[in-house]
Amino acid sequence: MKEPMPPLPPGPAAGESPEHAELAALCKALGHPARVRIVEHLAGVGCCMCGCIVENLPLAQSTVSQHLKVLKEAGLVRGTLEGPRTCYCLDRERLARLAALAAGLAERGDPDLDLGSCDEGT
Amino acid sequence: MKEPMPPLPPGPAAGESPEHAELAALCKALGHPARVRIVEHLAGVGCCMCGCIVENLPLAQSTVSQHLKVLKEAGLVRGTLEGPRTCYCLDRERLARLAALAAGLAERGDPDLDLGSCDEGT
DNA sequence: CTCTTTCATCGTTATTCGACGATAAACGAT
DNA sequence: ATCGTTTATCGTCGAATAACGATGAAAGAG
Repeated sequence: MKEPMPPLPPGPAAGESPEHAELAALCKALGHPARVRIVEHLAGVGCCMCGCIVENLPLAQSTVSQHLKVLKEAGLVRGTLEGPRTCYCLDRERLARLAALAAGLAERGDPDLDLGSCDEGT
Repeated sequence: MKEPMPPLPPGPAAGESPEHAELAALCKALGHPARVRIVEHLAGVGCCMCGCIVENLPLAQSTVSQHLKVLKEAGLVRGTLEGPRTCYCLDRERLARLAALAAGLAERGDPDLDLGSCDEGT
């Protein structure tokens, strides 16, 4: 295990939860077509080095490196130094975490409310 | 010499797929804590008007309106005019779509590749 | 009609992002 | 030690973002 995974405030109308930041950070990292492209490539290939990714995108090497840095900082990608090159691997757990957070948000509360609660709130 | 193009035949994502843009757009919309906050609020409450959201955030009304516009353009939220006010509802389908796209990406390919494919290629 | 409420839009400013070229660092091979 | 290869980082520039206050439009109340 890695973290104690503290109690999820079950309150639907709770004011604060660190998940805001986590989900936002993950989404922000994936909020660019080039980065989605990189992640997709890594998902198919398993892992590869930076040059391999550069060849698959219409971007300069420095730009790709920038994007990889963003993905790495979000934890979506891991970089392993291998001599002069760096092997980039997708962190599927992190990506699954993003999916889980989004799915959890989509299912929170009652879909019932989605249609008729506009009147209240006087 | 370099590997011209790693095998990506089995996936629908050899070079281009509109899913890139869709996932990136959805993520970009959620890539801001305030927007995650709004979506979470809507998920709990079902739907409510703009003022209700403003009261829950430390932001000016115009800023919240901007964020709502972004969410609306991404399809994550629907706005219904109700006289002078606007009722905002979360589109759970869209949010689920985001989750599904992320999950699909996380499960694409073989996790087997994630550990040992860095050596080959010499 | 006038007034109030509610929200969207406009204009502004500061910050961040995305992209590039150029440069430097790390390593293997010669 | 010197190359060649591969990456990361720096500096820069234009564009987009985020935030705000102020203004304006739509609908109901008086």
